[in-house]
Amino acid sequence: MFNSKGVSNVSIRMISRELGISHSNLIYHFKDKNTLIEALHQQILEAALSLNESINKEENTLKVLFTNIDKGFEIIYDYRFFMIDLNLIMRENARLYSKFLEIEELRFIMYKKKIDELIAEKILKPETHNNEYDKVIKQIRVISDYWLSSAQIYDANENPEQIIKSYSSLLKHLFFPYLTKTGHQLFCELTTR
Amino acid sequence: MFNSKGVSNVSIRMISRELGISHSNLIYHFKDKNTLIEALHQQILEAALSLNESINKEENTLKVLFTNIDKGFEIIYDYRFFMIDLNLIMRENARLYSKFLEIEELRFIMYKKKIDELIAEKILKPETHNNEYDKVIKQIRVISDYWLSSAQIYDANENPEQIIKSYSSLLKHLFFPYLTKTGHQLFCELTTR
DNA sequence: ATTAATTTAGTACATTTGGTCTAAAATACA
DNA sequence: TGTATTTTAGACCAAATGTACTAAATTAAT
Repeated sequence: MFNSKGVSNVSIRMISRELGISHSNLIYHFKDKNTLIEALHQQILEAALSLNESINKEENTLKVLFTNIDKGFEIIYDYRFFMIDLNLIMRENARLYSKFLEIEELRFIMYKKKIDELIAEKILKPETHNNEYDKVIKQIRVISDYWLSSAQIYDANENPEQIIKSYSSLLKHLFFPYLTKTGHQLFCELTTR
Repeated sequence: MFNSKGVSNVSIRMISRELGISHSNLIYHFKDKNTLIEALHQQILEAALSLNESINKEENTLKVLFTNIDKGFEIIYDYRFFMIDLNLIMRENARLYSKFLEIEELRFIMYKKKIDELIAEKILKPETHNNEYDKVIKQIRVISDYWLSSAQIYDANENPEQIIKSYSSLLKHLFFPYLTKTGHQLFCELTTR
């Protein structure tokens, strides 16, 4: 219901009606919409965690990064309301907000580390300007946070698989112009298959 | 009120209270929140139009493009609710939705033309892959549509000028790795000043 | 100055919502 | 089996919202 109607258009009472239970019952388990959303967020985190464990870290750095992106996109798609109504949710749930910021910080550090690795492996070009890649990471952040919003507006008629594929491709292509020759070749191998 | 509280948290009655008029009076002029938002959108369009007229087209292509971005960001900042609640608004206003899609199409064409010009002027590198720049334009679209949402979450404590500057810089840097040597030099001249 | 049109305010109503309280039903447990 | 705990439902309430209708006030026009 959150995914299709948007968080602001779904009330506790509507959810309980859909579930066929009384609204008091739903409130008994989740005292309001915010705690319900927190529980759903916990589900997202757990899915992301088990994803992280399942990834084979023996593969090359770029491949690990890209499968991480692909799988991450798949997971969040099922909870797309969370990203589409992100600002609404963050505005009205301080606890979730600070938790989200913490996770974002980790994500930033992870990308920074990965990029350093990729530079060391001569897959990415070294920085020519100061903090050049920091900008790239911020670009990544905006697209990671809002690709689902963008898809809702511009790709309403596409199917989920296509949407996920096209936007994860969009994200990966942020690296594209920074690739070395060998990086370029690897990129092509990873993305055409 | 839309900017600070979010569209969904502001009612016709709250607006009329703030204005010191009766809610029936407000409804007399704008029959509901949607038509009110449409009117505000019209204001945005008019501001954008007069911006377009004011820009000196004698300057070089990149400079025209970049001042366009800067000024555009400044304009939309005043109506940031529109971008932050974009999906909510589009979901609930079919007319505005189709109008928005039309404008987006124009924006896409404009960028395509500009990029072709910049390639011809040897400021941007020619495409090495098929539709490579189409991806860039889509990246531009996501950031253009959602930089204000991102800023609301990650830069809540920054002042407007800094926010506008940092995110317009983020957008411009999408072009950065595609610049030729001369393009690079021009870019630096335009962005450091 | 009188009339017509526009603008404004007030009231009333049905609906929805979040919340609280109480009691019944179901379940677990000893 | 009897008791305690957990779960569920129902009723109730105050607040807010959109909407519709009526009448007064203001403005414009002849």
